Amino acid sequence: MPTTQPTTETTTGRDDPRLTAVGLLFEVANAMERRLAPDLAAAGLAGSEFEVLIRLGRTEGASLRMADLARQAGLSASGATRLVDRLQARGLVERRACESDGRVSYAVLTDAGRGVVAEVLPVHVATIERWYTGVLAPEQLEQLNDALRAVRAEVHPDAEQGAS
Amino acid sequence: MPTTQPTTETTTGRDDPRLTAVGLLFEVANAMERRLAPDLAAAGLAGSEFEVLIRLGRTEGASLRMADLARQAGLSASGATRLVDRLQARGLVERRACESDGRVSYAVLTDAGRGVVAEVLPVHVATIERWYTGVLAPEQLEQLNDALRAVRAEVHPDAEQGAS
DNA sequence: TATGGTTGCTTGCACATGCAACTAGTGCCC
DNA sequence: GGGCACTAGTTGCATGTGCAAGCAACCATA
Repeated sequence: MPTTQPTTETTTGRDDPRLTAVGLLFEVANAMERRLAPDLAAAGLAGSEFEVLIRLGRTEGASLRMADLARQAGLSASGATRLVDRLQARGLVERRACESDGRVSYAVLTDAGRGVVAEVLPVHVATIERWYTGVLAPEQLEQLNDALRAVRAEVHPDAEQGAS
Repeated sequence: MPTTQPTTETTTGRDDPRLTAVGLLFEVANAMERRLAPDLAAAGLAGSEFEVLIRLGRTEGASLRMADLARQAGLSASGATRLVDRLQARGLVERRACESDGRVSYAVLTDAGRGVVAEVLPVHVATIERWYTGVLAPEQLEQLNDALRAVRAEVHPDAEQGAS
């Protein structure tokens, strides 16, 4: 079971360790998504919808410009529009116009939205603990987070900007 | 910038470190997918399609049962059916009936499919190196892989089984 | 050999999402 | 002030995917 060095190949082979590294990343991310989905589905939420609610809840004023929300959630602008449409139709978020700029509109978390998040969050976190953070020793988890943060800084630098 | 300990909250707050940990995982995975997509799109391949081709190429006989392929790729059975349909329509894979069991059919990589993979692989690996493996020190990458493997063993244990 | 349960794969349908095109608002520069 | 490039957000369209249902093949049991 090779971990880093290419076995015998000199050219990029099908078992290139870099290939398996990203494959591992994707497998874990996809599997985690599947493990977490049922909890959210119980509240009628898709993963991306829950993520948006969480991000709004973390924000000063519980509101975010559509564009910032899209970038943070890794969605396209149209995806954000439709997603907020759905949440708005269920009364979990509202749209508020920006006073200083007629183009922008804010998505703002409603009390109902906050309630749903509060309801789902405990079991959600427990599931994370069960399948992800709880699987690793604390120092190993810290190493994992550090490594992922380092990658994110390169690959997705605009992750947290946009709080306005 | 807290890393692990909850700031002041005792109950599961919106900034729970476990929440941010999975968030980090998803952010990196999504961002990597976006970085890798253009290379594959140049060959007319979606990420999932490329993954299937790679997995077939890694397999003895370059063939996999539909069900195993679905499980390995993290797809539903119907998703695998349609994906193989697309690849078959382009001549990159073929379907072969199983002799001993009339229900199962194998997806088998064609020479054309092998050619496409060989064509895309070098630039694909280079992009991985650029945005993922190359960002980290070798020992840090090893720690990352170890941690992800440990998580995968829990969360997606049937990742590699089904070679026959 | 006939029957009921199970498995492997495929289709009907619903749906979330991205891309491209469009509209409306902003700011710049002449 | 008038036009012009740019930005923010929304829609038409295409597409990939999952769920549920369907169908065919297999197997166990009598």
